[in-house]
Amino acid sequence: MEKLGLRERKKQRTRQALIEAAVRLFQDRGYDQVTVAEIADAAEVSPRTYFLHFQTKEDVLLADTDVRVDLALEAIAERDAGERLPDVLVRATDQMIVNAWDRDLSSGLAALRARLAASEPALQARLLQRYLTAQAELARALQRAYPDRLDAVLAAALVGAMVGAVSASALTSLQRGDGPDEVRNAMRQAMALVARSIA
Amino acid sequence: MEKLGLRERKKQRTRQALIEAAVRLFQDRGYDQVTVAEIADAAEVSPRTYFLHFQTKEDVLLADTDVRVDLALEAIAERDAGERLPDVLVRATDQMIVNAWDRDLSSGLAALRARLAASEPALQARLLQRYLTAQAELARALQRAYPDRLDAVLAAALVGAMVGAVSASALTSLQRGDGPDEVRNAMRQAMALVARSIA
DNA sequence: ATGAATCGCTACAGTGACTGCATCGAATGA
DNA sequence: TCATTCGATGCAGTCACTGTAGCGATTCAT
Repeated sequence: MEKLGLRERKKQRTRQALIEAAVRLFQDRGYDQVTVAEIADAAEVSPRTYFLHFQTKEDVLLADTDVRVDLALEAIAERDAGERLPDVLVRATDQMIVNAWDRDLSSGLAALRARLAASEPALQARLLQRYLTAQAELARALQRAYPDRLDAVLAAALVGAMVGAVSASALTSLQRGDGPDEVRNAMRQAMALVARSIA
Repeated sequence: MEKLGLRERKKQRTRQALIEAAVRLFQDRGYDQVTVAEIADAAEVSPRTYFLHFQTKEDVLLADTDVRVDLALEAIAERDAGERLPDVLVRATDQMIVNAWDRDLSSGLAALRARLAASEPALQARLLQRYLTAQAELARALQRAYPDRLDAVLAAALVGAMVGAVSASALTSLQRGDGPDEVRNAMRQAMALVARSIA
């Protein structure tokens, strides 16, 4: 399945080295005490190369989060014929929660992000921007799935409520020092809360 | 009431000149085609002075939005003894919607922001960050108002759902070219939608 | 009214994120 | 084997943003 050529494998290795270097440096010294040049140095590439892999300094901490959105979009696309709107939204949201647990919560990456974002406005901002982009995509997909029940604004409101509730509760849970499982439970409770409002 | 000294009045005039220069330049040429130096030039102050009034290039477009949050916080503080949680949240949210209409929607400022933010990630990000800060404050206030019914995470979920739904629907409405009144109606509908889920 | 303290503004020098461009050399494909 | 592709590099440049020192106009105390 993974038919990657040598060139592509090298590229991924560089990317991974950058991510690991960044996470390590950020953990040790905090976000704004680390320059992109230092990250590149630690990964043994040139500073210019960093920006071939990531658009901004913040992005290295948000690598691979797009995958989550794709999962949710798939969940919407693969709905059963008669499946109810709330059920589809819950299924899509739960996909994202499960993936978040797998990739970011259990490894402590989510906690690191939350900690750094709390003290770094630029990082916080970039993180939220990802959410909004994701929201817009989800809202569009949801509206296409239920064109007779939803217009664009209502779809945006539903998705906005869902993502807003889940992410705010996750952030609050992380900030009070909860462990991965507690955070996930908080997210699921928020999801259920919003799901009720749709029915 | 307005006992402002000469010095303070001059300061406000400078601030206002910066805001107006920025809005005009952004309208004419788009966000990233305008430098802070040019804004300062147009307002006839030094570039350094710009940063005495605004923390970032984006902030000049978000001036005075904190007032809205304060209104909502007041609304929570001034609740009646027996007032229900959903009613308080709706009242607080409506305060923000009304103020948004008064200050930003009717003047077209909100539309400008939405247009610029659509093409400028940094601006979009900063805007969202404001929302999150506001959310956190509101959630804390709400939890203090109903300490027996809400814990921190649930309060965050409620406020997150409300702010998420209202702002997402407003943005979508703005993006499809709706006028001020339509945008406000979209926000109110989203608010009502979320309010139902609490009861 | 006068001297002192405050404070908004300015100039200057610097840091660091990010970009465009020309180039090199290793991988790839014919 | 030769040509093409493409990830990585160096370099020069732009621009957001900051620290610092100083100027001059308001404000305040006497």
